[in-house]
Amino acid sequence: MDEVAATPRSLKHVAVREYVRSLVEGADAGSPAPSERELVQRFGVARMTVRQAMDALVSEGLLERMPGRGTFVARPRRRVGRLTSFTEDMERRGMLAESQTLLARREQAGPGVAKALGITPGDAVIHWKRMRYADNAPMCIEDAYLNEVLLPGFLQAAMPTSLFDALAARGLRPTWAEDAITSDKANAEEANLLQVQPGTSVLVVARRALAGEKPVEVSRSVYRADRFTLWVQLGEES
Amino acid sequence: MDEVAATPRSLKHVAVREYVRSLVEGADAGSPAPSERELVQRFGVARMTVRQAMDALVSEGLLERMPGRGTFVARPRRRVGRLTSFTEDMERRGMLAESQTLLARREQAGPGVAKALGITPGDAVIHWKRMRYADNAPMCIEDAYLNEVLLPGFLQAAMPTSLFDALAARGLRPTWAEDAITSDKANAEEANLLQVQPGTSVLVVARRALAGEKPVEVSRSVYRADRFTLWVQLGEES
DNA sequence: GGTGACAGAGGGTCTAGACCACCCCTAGAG
DNA sequence: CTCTAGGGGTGGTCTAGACCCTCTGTCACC
Repeated sequence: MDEVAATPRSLKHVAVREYVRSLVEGADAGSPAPSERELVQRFGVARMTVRQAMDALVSEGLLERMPGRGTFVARPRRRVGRLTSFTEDMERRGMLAESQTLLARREQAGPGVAKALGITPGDAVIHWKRMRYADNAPMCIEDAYLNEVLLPGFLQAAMPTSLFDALAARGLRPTWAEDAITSDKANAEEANLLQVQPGTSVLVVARRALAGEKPVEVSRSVYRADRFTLWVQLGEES
Repeated sequence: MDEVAATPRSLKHVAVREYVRSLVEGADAGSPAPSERELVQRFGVARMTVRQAMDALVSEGLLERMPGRGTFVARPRRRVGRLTSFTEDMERRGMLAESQTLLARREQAGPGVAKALGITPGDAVIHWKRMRYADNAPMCIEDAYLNEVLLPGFLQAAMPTSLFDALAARGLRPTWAEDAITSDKANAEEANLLQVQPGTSVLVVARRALAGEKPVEVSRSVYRADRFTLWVQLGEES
């Protein structure tokens, strides 16, 4: 019945799950999925097996069960706190992100940076300071420290526009970030770089980014508050 | 006749699940949970039933299965973008939250508030403006608009310290919030209330909070940046 | 002392039924 | 015409087994 001979494992509940997923993908929210007993017929499996398949899709948030009525495509779940790079963030705002490197060199980690990166003070870090532009106007000063051990030869390679892309290419795209957000006045240097008056209010985001369990980046970004509003979505379940 | 007298709900898989949860709660990560067959013995149920119970805890992220070895308490999963109230937030920081109402009255919604609350301009809203203190010092000015339709008699009741508690009592605890975070300078009134110099940098959080699908609250909170840093955790799980 | 086979225990998959509660629609009663 | 009682379909719960693969510790053998 199934031409799947090359797969060492042909798990029935996986087959059912993926079949239903393919049906459901792209369907409007609220449209019905096949009933469990119908899938039992179609695949010739036990109902418990079908339920195992459907359970997976339900707990994935793709389907929604309604006792007595059926199983339906769930309303797409709202995404909580998506982690995005500056480039992606600007794209989402319909702006073109560009960068200019102000400083890029190997340094020894100070105590604060070392602690945040989970390394020993004095260990090598990459210090990368950039101006970030959106639609050709200054948006942000980003001062980042990267764990040198995880990124051999990083400074030799051509500096990419997107740090996240460069990390992703090494399998180190951050999957987790802790941001501390505060507000401050631009000092003389920041004001000059951001092309605002000294003393202007700026938004400061201190980030610690991890790829899996490994801290990769710690940074301090100073945003022009007149051009940038940080959007955050919060929820209360997994 | 269908009145099931003494058994409101005695679901076996729930019994097993809660039994295991109680065992596991407070246990160190990595410590073993009872084996499935042991639970089958203890509760005298089928193994599928035990698996249903364990599946729930696994997909909840509480347990972790390791084929051939057993089921173990999982490392607590990092929480992404938890939605908390001011009171809870201050508690987490080890500070005592207090409030002082500056204004509490019924108003007609303006266009911006109406749009955010999903109602018609001119509809009744509750306008509640409060000073928020942490450890007896000013922390924040919170200016909130609530959907009056959802909260009948809200102004008549004694104003609680925690808005979230009051909403929770009506089954309207926000489950979702969209925050727009920016930075500004305190104007004369804000500076006076927050007891800072006019022109000081403040952190401004504009929030739209929903309970399920219903927008309940829209607010603008002005925080003293010298006392308050906003913490946000971001992830990228699907 | 090292080592490999083996048994026991653990989770993973799957069956072929059963009965329940619930929802909705419809046909018959009024 | 309205209202209500069924009936059929749905998911929810549960059983009592079966066989599979993987892991780990033990114990006899070298």
